Amino acid sequence: MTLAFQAHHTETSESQETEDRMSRYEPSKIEAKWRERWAETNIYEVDMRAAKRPFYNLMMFPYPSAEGLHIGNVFAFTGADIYGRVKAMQGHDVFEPFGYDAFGIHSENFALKQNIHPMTLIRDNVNNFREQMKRLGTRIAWSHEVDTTDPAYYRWTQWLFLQLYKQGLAEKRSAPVNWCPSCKTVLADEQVIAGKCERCSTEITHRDLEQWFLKITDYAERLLNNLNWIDWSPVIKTAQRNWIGRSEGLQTRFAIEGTSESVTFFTTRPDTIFGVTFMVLAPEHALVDQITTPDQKDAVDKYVTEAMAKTAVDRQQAERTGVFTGAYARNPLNNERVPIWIGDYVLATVGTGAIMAVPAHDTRDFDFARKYDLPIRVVVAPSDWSGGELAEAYTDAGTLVNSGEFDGMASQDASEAIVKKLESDGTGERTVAYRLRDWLISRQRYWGTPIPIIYCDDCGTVTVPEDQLPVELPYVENFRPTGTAQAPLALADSFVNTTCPECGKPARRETDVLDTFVDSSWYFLRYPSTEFDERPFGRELTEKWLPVDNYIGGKEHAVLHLLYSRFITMALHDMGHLSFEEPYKRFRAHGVLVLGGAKISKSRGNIVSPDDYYASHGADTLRAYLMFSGRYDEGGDFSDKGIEGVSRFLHRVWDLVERYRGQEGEPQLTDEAERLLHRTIKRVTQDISNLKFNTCIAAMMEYSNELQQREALHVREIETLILLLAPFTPYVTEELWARIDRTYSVHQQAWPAFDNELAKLQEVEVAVQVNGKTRDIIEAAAGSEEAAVVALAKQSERVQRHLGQSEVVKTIYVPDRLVNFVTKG
RNA sequence: GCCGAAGUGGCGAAACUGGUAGACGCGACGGUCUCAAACACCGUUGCCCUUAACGGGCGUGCCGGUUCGAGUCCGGCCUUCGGCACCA
Repeated sequence: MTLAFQAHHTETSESQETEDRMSRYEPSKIEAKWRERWAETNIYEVDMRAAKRPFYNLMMFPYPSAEGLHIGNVFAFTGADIYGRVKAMQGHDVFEPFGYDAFGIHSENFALKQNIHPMTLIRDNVNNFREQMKRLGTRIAWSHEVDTTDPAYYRWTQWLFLQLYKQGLAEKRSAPVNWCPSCKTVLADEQVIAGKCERCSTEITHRDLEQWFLKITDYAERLLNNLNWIDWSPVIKTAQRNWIGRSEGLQTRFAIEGTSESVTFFTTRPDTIFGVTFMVLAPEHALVDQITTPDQKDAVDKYVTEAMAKTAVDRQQAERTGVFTGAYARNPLNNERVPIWIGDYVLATVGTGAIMAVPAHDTRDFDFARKYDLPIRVVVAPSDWSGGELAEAYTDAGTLVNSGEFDGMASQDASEAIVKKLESDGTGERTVAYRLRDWLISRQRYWGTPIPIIYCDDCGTVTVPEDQLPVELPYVENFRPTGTAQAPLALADSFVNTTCPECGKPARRETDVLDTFVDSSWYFLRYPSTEFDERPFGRELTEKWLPVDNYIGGKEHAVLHLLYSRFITMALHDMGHLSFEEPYKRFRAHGVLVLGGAKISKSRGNIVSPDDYYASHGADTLRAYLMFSGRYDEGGDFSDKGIEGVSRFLHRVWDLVERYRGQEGEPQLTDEAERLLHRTIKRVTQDISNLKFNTCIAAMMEYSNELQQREALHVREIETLILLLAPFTPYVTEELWARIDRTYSVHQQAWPAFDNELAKLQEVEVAVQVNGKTRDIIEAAAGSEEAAVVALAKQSERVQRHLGQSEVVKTIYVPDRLVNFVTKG
């Protein structure tokens, strides 16, 4: 990365300019001044109660890392800020808050590495972030700042947990969970990426532990259905649909011979049920111990132990393996005996943790059958099937064979018929299965919100009474994770030992802390209500400001924060705390900035700080450059190669204003100039609403290029240019606004309006084609009659040369765009 | 493997519902200014052929199709990025 420091303002040029009574644009001389003025005059604060046209403009609050804001954050926040600034100029009372998602493994791991206590570390980081955000020139309402590690905030995170608990949506249960051996804590499924820890990329193992879960699966159907109407970027909706993973099928069971038990399983292919030649249970399946025959016990025990020790990645990549349990089940449809195996390709957490194996029609079962020499029976015939053995599993639909009364039916009809039969027998039922699983929220770490639960020998699990919140996170010297299922807080006796709120006897506190995503699942509800100490959010303010009008953030949270916060909002709605069930009216995903093709991160050593650019070019130039150099929703590879172009543009705008100030008298605004003015306003206004900031800036560049050609400038041209630019470059426009003696602040002015009629071109260029090839371009008045334009087109010498002697068989006319002569031959 | 997005000059990128491909900017080249340089400003800049001038051909990842006309629509590939991944 090379920074080009340019001397725009050398000693010589300065003195020359002074003679001309012209000044030079020097960002460093104006930015601090206006930042102070904005703070003194509170222009970005909102009267939350009196606001007439409330508009909640939200950006994703960041994790305040020690490295400070990087260029990717700046890119994201600038776009959101521009949007908020335009809305404000359009007459809305824009509320644009900011905060810090400062609990969590990331902060804690860093604190461990640096050997600084997170309480100290985070405070410093937050201060640094706040300063950098202020320098960026955002219109944040700083009086509503939120910090998830502040007891005044997490008190209400605990309150939220208690409400969920009372509602039966939070429960502690034993389950196989994802364990990160490096972070030494459990993780939610959403935090496991391809079998690895989201934070440190260590391969995940599984443990059976008593853990707290939030029952997000109760809301699976609603979370899915609401996606049909919320106004969100399609990418995110798709990601959520896939994650929820709804599938319809049949749940049924095969009785186990010689016991009263049966194996329950789910299948999306009831049409293949006659092809079952064995069954497979997950090694962790509850029935394994019960049904294993004595002669198979050693083999089974050994296999189970080995499977449990493997990482998720190993279990996925390894060859299919399994062991026979010695037990048999009976297929009720054909009364066949089928052997029951265990195998680690069947996952305990998917469906019922057991499958009917149909090797002929499932690739995984096919491989398994081949390996252990189990029978493969075709029951769904491919269209070209001659009755022989299959070389590989046939997984598509077909015609049923070897399936008794269902022979000859098509797959879909057969599925339907088989489900009906099992339903009427009472041995099966239609079921909807989801891929989504409950949200695991316990963490065996220190740096998080304590779970407000107390265990009493007599009273059992007891909630901390709401008036005793918050359960404060104690300062402990040794906050290192223990590596066992115990959290560091378990070692802090003064924290653990308490009394039971119900019976008063000695009791123990829960020592796990909450997943950070619980903290962030409701922060947008807190922002408008930061003034309240006695409740998480006020009803009136919440009704007035929520749901969020515009939320801009990264796609990386598609199935984490964005799914969790929808769930929490729905649950609070159902408990009567909120009148709405979707938190964000509109969500737009911005792109990700990368550097040299790699994601920006400290570990890659490719952090680019905005500070260097603040110093070399000013915050305005950085903002405008980031917005100009590509699409906001796509992001891309960051390079500062073109920053000089944007810098030049801002200098030109400055010089234009200076020229205007120095000019004598004022010219008439010609009709043509008037039209260009309206056209520019229209382009910028429309592109902003679609977050196409790059083309906005291009339009303003074109406009200023045009103004530069003028002998003299009209006041409306100068004013409009400053106003249009104001959301993008707030400092320099404030300065220029003052320089033309307008009232403070430019950011409180009305957004320029355009007249659609005036924005239209009067003269248009019409392409004249012969057989689809453009041969000439002619000028015509906009809205001309077809006959007139065609006549004009025919007169063109170039067109005539191409027409030659050929006969025109067809003439296409597209008003104001083109004429196409189609000739014969 | 499945789902999603995208492939356009030397580079970042534009292009409304199928209608002048390359706006805007970077870089490069030429010029003005300067003792000189930097800055600034003016001009040229998709590729190829050709001309004194005019002109002509090709061109939006590849192959094909629809259409008077395709960057845009359809079919089939290739590549890149993102997401999910033994989901039964």
